Amino acid sequence: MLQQTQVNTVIPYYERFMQQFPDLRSLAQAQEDEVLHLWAGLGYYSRARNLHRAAKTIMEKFKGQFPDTPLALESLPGIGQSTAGAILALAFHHRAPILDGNVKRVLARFHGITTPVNEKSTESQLWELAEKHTPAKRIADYTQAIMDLGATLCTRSKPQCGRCPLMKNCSAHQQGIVDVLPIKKAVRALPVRTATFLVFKQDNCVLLQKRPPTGIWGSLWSMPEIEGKPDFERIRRFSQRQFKLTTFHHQPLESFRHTFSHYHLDIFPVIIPVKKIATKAARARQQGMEEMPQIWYNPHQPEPLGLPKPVERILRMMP
DNA sequence: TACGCGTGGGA
DNA sequence: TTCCCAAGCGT
Repeated sequence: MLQQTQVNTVIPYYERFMQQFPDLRSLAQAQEDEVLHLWAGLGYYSRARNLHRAAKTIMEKFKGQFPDTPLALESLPGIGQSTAGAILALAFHHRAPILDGNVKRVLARFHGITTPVNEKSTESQLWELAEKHTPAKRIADYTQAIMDLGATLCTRSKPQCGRCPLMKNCSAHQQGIVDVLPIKKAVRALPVRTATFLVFKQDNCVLLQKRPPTGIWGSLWSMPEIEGKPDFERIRRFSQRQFKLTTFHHQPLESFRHTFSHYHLDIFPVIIPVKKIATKAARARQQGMEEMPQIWYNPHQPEPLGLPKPVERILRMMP
């Protein structure tokens, strides 16, 4: 949960998750939809699918015994070198380095690294430095300490060098370049995409599709969508072709912007009243798309499924 | 190597 | 409003 996500954001999700899945066995036995339901809103949903798979793998391949070597840990989906290091150090008190965002910043400043930290060569250099600094004794304390140093004193903006125990030996501080480190390669502006979300409404129910396991909102449930702004003629043809639904009018809801890590999505929700439920859903004939499971979802009697934030938002916007 | 992958908070 | 980026990983 903490990968690329701040502690304060994670806490309520963590509490609910641990209440529902207090141990490996309960998580391994859960339905994926149930896991994604508890993850919904947190983002990066591959983490949830990977965690679920990892629990199953530990139960089956590792006979319920949590692995405690870098090789075994990194063989689990969703656990890379840094997460493996954190588990080894914090859970098992084994000597292992980590390199998360906080540690990168601390090391880049302490050693005065002026090359972009998001370049491969610099990253390799930082891993070497992390390895050198990692002590044999009190590894859990050290690991927590260097992360907390980055989170509390050696912050991105307004670092509190005067309170830092490493100030005297900090290269960036000595050179007066703390504020400009770490250097990052410029990222280009996010592209803007537009989509019409089709809210097929029947009584109190809305048609949702399970999305493919890869790509945005993988394995979560969402409305059918059409690229571009609402166009009633396109909506009519799409509804007929994909769902055998005949539509006569539609009611636009207020559009809004949702921003992903790599693009903006301007969403135009459109309510489309439907009289008859299509008993046999038409196959998704779109390119490369398998037949997608569909449900009529009643927001007033919600089921434990993973719904992306904008889908939740649209359901709340419904009259 | 570069990119895909969510969401929310702070500046 | 917009930008940055946060306990990274997989492909």
